Amino acid sequence: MSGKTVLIVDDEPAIREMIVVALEMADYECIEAADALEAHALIVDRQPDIVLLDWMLPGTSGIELARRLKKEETTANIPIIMLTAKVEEDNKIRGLEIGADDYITKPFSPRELVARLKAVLRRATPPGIDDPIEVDGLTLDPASHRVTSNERSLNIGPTEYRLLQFFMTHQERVYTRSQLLDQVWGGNVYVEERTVDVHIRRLRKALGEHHDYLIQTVRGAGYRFSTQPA
Amino acid sequence: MSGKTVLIVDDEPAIREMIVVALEMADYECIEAADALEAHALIVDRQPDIVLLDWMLPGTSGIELARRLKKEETTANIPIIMLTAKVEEDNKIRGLEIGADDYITKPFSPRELVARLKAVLRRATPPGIDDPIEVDGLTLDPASHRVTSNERSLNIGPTEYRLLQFFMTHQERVYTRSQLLDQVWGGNVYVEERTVDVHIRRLRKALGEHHDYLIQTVRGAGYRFSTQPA
DNA sequence: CAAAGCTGTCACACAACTGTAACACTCTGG
DNA sequence: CCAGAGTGTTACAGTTGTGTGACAGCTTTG
Repeated sequence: MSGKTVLIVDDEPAIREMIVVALEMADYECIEAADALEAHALIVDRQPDIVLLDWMLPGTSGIELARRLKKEETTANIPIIMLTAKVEEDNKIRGLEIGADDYITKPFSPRELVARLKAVLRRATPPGIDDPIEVDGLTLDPASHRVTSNERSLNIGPTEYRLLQFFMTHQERVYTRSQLLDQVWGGNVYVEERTVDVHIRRLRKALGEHHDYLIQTVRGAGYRFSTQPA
Repeated sequence: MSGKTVLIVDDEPAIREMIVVALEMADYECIEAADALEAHALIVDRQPDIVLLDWMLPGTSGIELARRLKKEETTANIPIIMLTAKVEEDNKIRGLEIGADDYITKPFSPRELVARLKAVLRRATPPGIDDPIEVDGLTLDPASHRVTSNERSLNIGPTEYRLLQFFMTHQERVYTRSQLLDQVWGGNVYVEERTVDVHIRRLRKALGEHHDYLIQTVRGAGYRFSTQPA
């Protein structure tokens, strides 16, 4: 449930599968891409917490992709671990130069992979990810896992909490029901889209009339968290 | 609804049909042409988001058409994927040289086709497709799906939103009712042309007197979005 | 093991949006 | 100045999209 999303980019399905098994055991959620283009799409689309990126890729090489990711505003702070087949110090240098956060040489043990990954995730955790978020008297405090509306503590369920957290960290932007299912429920769950509506309803109710205006319906598109009244 | 329009140019109806089936499954809208002339007409008329272009065509060859498209201002940035029957590196080189964005050798699987197509469309997407557009105090922000007139958020319906978005990305140009139906409603819908008038009316109303001058009537031709008063 | 809490679905109520037709108005050319 | 065509405007009925409450299955809590 607390599983971060890991994107695995490698052109060999066997290697991907190996990694997936190792990571899922450690409670990470895995998504896969076979080439740089697919990877880029998934990154934009799913916003993984970290990317495992093979050095050699057909078409656009891994290092090229890494460079591009670090250049783009929206993807710049997604940590990257490079996977390289040979021990080449050069590669290491260049990889780290362009912004990769760590690199692992194949072959590696699952244990090692998980360890490195954890380390990078911990280190790379954006400062203040655990800081409370406050909007117009509504506070969500990840540390204490508590939501308050004008000092009054709210009774809020797990799903509503995650939903609210997602919204408060992604304000002023519309998300479709499908995107919300991906982001809040986790990618590979089969749940009716209308379920989102119900949890939105529950969240609004929990927020009370003081703050339910923050969750806005965008007809035909989805929902939006915004401080500006619709 | 989010389906991009794909123009398929191939002289063999069977192949076209195969592609159409594959793409429609993936929620693309397909239009077809059997030769270069027909293709050119459709491109000008319907402005597809991407063109699948057979290498060999009766009359003007595919490569010739591609070259022409890349030379013309209004069609230069429509991505092209070349379809070629044989694996000839030469063709690949020449194809990419003249501006094709990718090429696929027959036979290909529907999966591959869709994947490539997605990739090209993504790559070709102009940077900042999600950036807000602002004209004289009127702002349309795709990310938040919000339209503001001098800071004031407007209440606008889905169709009016799409209509406005189309206009703001295609300013200073007249569009007939028929073209607007194609572009905003989607090609294969049967709707009365007068319906456009009604939605124009609704859009103008929503914009209010500050900004309704932007939507201009061109008698006998259609409508135009222009910052210069009629 | 019972009680309480959560989740996902459903069915129905309600609101917004859509396309059309009908009528009013405006412009154009003769 | 008078058709007639082209466009503006309104009302309305059908359709679609959302809100809402209830409920049964499950999990957690005590």
